[in-house]
Amino acid sequence: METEEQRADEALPRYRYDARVANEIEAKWQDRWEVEHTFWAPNPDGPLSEGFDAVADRSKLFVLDMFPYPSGVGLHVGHPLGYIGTDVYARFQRMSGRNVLHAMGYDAFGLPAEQYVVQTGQHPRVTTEDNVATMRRQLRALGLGHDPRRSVTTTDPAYYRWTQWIFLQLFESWYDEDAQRARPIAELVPILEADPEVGWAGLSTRERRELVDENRLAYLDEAMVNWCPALGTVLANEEVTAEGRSDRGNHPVYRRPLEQWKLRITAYAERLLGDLDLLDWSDSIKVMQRNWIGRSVGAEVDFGVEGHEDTTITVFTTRPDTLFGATYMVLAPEHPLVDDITPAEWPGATLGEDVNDIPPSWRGIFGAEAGPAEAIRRYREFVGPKSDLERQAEGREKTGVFTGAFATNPVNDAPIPIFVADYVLMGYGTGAIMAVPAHDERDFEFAQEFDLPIHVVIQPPLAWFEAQGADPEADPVDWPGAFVGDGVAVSSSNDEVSLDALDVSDAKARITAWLEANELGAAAITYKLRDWLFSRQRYWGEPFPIVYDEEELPVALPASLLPVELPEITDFEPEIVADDAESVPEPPLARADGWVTVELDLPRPDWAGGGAGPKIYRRELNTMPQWAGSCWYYLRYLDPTNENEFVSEAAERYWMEPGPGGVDLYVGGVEHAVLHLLYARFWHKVLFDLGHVSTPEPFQRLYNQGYILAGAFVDERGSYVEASEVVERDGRFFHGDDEVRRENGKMGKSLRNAVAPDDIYRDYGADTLRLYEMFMGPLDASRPWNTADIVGVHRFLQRLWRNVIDEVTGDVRVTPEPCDDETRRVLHRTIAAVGADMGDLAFNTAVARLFELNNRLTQVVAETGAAPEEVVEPLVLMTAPLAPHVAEELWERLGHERTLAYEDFPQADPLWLTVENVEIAVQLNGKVRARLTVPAGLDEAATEAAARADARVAGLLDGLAVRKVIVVSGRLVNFVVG
RNA sequence: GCGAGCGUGGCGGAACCGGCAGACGCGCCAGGUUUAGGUCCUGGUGCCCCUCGGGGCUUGAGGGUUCGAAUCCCUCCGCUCGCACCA
Repeated sequence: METEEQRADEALPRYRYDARVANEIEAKWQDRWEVEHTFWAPNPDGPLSEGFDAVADRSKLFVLDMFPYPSGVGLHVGHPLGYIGTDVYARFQRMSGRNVLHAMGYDAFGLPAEQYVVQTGQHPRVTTEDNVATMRRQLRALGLGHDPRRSVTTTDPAYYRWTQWIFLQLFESWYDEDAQRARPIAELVPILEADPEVGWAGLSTRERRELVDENRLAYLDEAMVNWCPALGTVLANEEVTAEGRSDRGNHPVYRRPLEQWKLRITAYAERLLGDLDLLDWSDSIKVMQRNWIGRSVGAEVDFGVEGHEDTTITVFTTRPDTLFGATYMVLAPEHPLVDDITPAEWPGATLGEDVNDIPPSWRGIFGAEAGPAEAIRRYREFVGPKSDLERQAEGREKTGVFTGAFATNPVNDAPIPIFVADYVLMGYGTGAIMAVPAHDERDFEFAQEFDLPIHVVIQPPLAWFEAQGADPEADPVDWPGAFVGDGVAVSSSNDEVSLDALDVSDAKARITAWLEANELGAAAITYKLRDWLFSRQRYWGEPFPIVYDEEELPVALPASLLPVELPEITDFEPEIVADDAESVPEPPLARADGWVTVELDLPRPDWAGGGAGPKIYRRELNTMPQWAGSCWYYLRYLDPTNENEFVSEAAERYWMEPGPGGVDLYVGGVEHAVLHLLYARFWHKVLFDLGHVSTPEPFQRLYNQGYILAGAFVDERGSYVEASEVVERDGRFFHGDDEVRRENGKMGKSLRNAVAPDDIYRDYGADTLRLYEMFMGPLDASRPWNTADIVGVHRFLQRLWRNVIDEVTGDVRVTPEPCDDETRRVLHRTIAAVGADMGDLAFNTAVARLFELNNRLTQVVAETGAAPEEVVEPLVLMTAPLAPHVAEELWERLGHERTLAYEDFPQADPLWLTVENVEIAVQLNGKVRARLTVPAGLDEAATEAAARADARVAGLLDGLAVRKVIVVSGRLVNFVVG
């Protein structure tokens, strides 16, 4: 970069807008905005209400970014893309008369900080604070107009106190299915008391507590975790390799059941699905959420089990119309009824006297002469430790074992063999299916593998056989696959009901009605969505506000005891325990001496035995997942210093209403399309049901910004080389002497193609970086970074500056003289277009319009020697949201004392939006043959007449029969000739 | 495999509701300023023909609807993302 000496040597103009001038201006204005509280957004009352009177007549606008995890490695230019976008939008709206809230916080709990501790021994709080400070500095250099008073950090006890408080709201409520909303636990007890089936009066205190606990929105349940004894820690799915070993160290990982907190998000499945219709989100995100929730409509059907009169197995199916075609049943390996129904011996009577008459494959992949129980035990051992990842890696090869038991099909009393197989998942539906191999792809494959019968109950159309290349007369065993399409039911009748000749939807309705009438089943809806596993065996997360009493039942701490602060521990190293399948995971908090147990005098409701007096309690040792803090941070921005409430009602109503979603614009990456957005919506709905927030949804408009991509270079060994060291020669790329191959990928550390914002500030300034990122392409598209392109936007700022400031003297050179009419028209067209584009987040085209206006202004300056104020001032104001520092500087030099942040965004004068003449196209049969200029506003007849009157057009039409004329006023005339 | 989205000059991209394709920027070409290069300024620049008048072609490929298609419909090809035994 150039120095003062070079500048002097080369005699560059002293006052040219370059990196040095830009950096001076940027530092100056960032300081002034801070000192003058420029971006403080006033609340209607309370501690943050200073200045509200001045904006009381404005309507509010809440602009939100997905807040970052403050990692230690620093930003690259891809990170702030969305933040710049929201800042431009917020600044534009502020100039358009809105009271804009825009703030930034930090999502600072989580795994990386904890792993860093293990490497360095530094407390995660220290590294987290360092990282937050670094990130604040880097973001400040971008000139983002945030209200600094509202910045929250999820690891701050004053913040996570309220995360814990919200958890207590979940713990202290239940979901009323009839009312379809959450209600306080206190309202559940009278209902249980009044229900004769519950027999409340006869229950012990412990039984009552257990019954209530089962109904809470936050409840304890056994869940599978990835436990790695060698590392002494539980791992996330992403940390487990396809081979079922730890990513770090390659140690064995065991799937173990562990008592875990879960949140009852499934109760909200229907509302989370339905309320998507209220939101201005992209269809693709809505589709992803809908798929994740995974609603399926069908029926539950009860099957009897031969020899077990008291046992029924309930299956879920979306195809009850194929019930007559069920030829076997499958239970998930973990299904609780498997052990009950498994006989001691392989059945002889039904399939022959000899064990060997049972097909060997039915006895399991490891064989088991000893009997079905042993075969199932071996199969479970084979299936048990596998993670979901492994199951995927194995593909879809079907495995399973015959249980030796038979179910009875309720429609025809036919006995069908019951298998266990891992293609049936315990977590979905009832964990059991009726298998209809003729009409289900997976059942068909399994039936082929195990030689099970295939009964056709939906007649495939001939076209299907033709498309499949199959013989319509063939045995279905020889079909290439199952027929899953629509068709007419066949072979589906008993004495009471017949589905034959009905189409699929009529058959579903009829059989479901019959099942309901005979109490053999019922219509049912299931969801893929599971309850949210909310415990983590980690240190660096929010502690639960929960203790356990002598009965090992959970007791909520009262809100007055919040926050439950993370205890100091000295040793963050996970404890290595025996490297075997039996050892039990223990969270790091177990090592917090003096914290694990606590003496408290906790109140207790009468139904749970009344006041217990001072007692020793054991604390919950798990912590909350990283998602917890990010579920509600947007609400804390509204009232960040409130010590009595998580947010005051007045602040919440002011910024969130009218809804249905309160945040007017939420910008972030698609990677949070499902989990974060679903979890946050869920918490918001619980808070809504309990009356703590006033809108049913948190985020009205969601916008996903794209990624910044960049060239990445791979050497012949297949590893990435530092992209900044690669040079291009004749269209080939070299790293040193080695030729390397170019790829395009997301900018980041792993592809070694990160570009540091500091380098761009140094060479061009922050305004240039902002403008470039907004100009590269539409905000929602991913686009490749190209440092060479930056000069284009830098030149724009330089020309804008030069049009106002004399580069040699530094004097302002504007004139109060009016500009010419054509320039004025360009100005007003630009104002109209830029305003519309900014409202639509179409910043790339807004920038292009500003370029055009500035190019026009450059011409005017060249011709007249001075820039008309009439053009310069609106141009500076329109540039301000995009490049605020240089705009503020020019505004000040133009003689304005106050920041332009609250100046009115220019308004187009309709008078100057009209044009006198327009050029229209004249087409023959749709092809442009001539252009001509006509007065604007001509009607169709006059336009046609004008076209015909044109000598050139007349020549074209000469001797041709015009069959039809299409005229679009102000655009074109199309002669259809024969 | 299923679902969603996207294919426009050498490059990033623009084009409202079906109405002049290629705005704006980079790059490139020519000229000016400069001792030179760079910076900066001015002009040109989709491709192919051309007798310099103009003509032809062009939005992944092919087909269709229409007076008219980058835009709507169908088939195919390519790329990106999401889900992945969900009964």
